[in-house]
Amino acid sequence: MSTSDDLSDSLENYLEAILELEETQKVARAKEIADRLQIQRGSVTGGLKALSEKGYINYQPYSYITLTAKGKRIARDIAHRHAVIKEFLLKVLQIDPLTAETSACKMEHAIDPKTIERLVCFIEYIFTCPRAGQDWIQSFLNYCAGGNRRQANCDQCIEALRKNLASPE
Amino acid sequence: MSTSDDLSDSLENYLEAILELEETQKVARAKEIADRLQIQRGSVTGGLKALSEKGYINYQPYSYITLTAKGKRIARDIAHRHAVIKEFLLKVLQIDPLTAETSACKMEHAIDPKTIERLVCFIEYIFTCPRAGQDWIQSFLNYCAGGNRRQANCDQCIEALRKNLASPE
DNA sequence: ACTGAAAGTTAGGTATAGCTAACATTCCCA
DNA sequence: TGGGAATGTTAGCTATACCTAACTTTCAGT
Repeated sequence: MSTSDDLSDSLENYLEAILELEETQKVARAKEIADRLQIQRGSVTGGLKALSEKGYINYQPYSYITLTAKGKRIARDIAHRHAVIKEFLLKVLQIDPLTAETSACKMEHAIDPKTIERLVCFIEYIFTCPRAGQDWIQSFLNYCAGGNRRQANCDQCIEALRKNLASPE
Repeated sequence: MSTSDDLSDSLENYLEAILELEETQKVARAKEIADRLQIQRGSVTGGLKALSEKGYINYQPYSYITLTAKGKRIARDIAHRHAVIKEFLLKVLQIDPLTAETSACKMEHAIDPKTIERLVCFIEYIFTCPRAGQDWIQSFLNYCAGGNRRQANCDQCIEALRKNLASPE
């Protein structure tokens, strides 16, 4: 489901921008799309025409822009991909926010639907299963940073886990 | 380090292909690059000229192609990105091999160096830390599939973990 | 209601990256 | 050793996606 194809990375970015503008200002205007995508006003018109022809947006020259039902469905899917990737990078891999945002912007166009849904599930699993969780991620960071195996005392770690599960603080 | 930029996704694909051909046949030929990238012979020449001008390959018309030192460094980096992403998709997220390969091919151009190295570390951590590991991934799959929480008995799971760590089978 | 600034469009240009078809080169082997 | 098949190159075309500069439309404030 979703991911209608016939959309380039560039056009996906337009849809994503338009969705955000719709949500914050009711409606999208070419100028704001240009600002958000960091391209020139003149470049936007072409993109809008393409999206309009493909049925993703309602577009009349000189007027505001809104997403069609189809456009909204796809735009939400793209935003979802973006959010999931960013969450994984931030909360699991503990990548810094700026890099996470930049990477998410690029990876959202490359990842396939199956993988996104699996990733959603994986993040949920990590923060649900007591064998993983926040403290486990913290240990991961130590593991990364040190190259060392700081928490090399696995028995101790698991004993603590057992106790904590019996009587959580 | 690495990731010299001034390389489009397309040119990165050429480098990756040339590296593989060098490794399997000593040297790369335009025809085989075309086959591997699934483009026409005529399209390859342009790509080779671009790579040559940028100093990534040794290229003389009508002759074979090899990577320069710079080209080899970048090509190896791309191959590394590909391999790491594929391994994560396959071994951690348990994505099917075909999707994993296709996704890795696209994501390798979108992911940044920090994230790749963090991912390497994460995979290693998962298969090193006894709180994660193969059985934990298996439980993840159940968690995904069921939507249910099959292994809801966390006490039991952690008890088993403790025992197994004391005396591994 | 007019007007000027802001916003939008158009036209023409660049660069990338592919295509096909015609032409050139290489090289194998008869 | 000469000719043809395979390989490589060129030229000209397409499409995307951006740019700038000139032009048009809109609209808010006087």
